[in-house]
Amino acid sequence: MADEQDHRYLSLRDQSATIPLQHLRYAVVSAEYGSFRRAAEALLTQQSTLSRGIRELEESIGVIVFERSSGGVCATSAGRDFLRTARSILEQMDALVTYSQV
Amino acid sequence: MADEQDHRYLSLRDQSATIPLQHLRYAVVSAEYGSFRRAAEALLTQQSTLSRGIRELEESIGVIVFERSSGGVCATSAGRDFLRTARSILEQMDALVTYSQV
DNA sequence: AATCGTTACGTGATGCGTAACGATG
DNA sequence: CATCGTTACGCATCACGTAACGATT
Repeated sequence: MADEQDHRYLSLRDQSATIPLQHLRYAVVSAEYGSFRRAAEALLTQQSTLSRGIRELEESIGVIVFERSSGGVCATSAGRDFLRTARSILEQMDALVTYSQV
Repeated sequence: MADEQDHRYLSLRDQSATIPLQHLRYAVVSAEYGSFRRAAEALLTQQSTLSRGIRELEESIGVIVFERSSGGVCATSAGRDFLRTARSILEQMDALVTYSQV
């Protein structure tokens, strides 16, 4: 019960886990603001929700994306790589929804 | 109540709707198999679940992705464009989860 | 002591499975 | 008439909001 990783994202059996896109957005916006609280405001949600979301995200990929402090958050170097792909995914998803087709 | 579109995917207020990645996978695999039933089998889920998922997906983007028939399904031309981006998104997500970083 | 992030807890929403139905070759 | 897709219904799960807590400057 210590370092156990609960597989929250394994919706399908063994064929590729997925991270909720909302969690990706949480991370991207948090990086932009350097703050969970600000990001939560911007996304019209609760900071507890955002905090949990990012925690789950980090557990699922086994990478710490943000360095926490009382002054806010800052992306780690591994986190920066993660965020680049996350942005790309979100952009493609936006295109998919907005234009119906690329 | 006729041609109303229920905004199932608008999880955030107005800042970009998202399509559950699972629904993207439903569509991609269905296209590969040419059949909802087969795709559901392959994805270890129910064909009713898959059918609903794709229906919701199509309503959310306002595009019919599949042509249904008693013999199975076939992607429309608009659907093919959609599926190309969907595959790309899923690939990037897999990379994100598998390698933790790109 | 004020601000920021974390955690606990209860509830409302919703996605899913079971099952019945419709349609088409 | 057999096979495939659709729809109805009920339930279990889970994500969220409220609220209390810990820590750092």
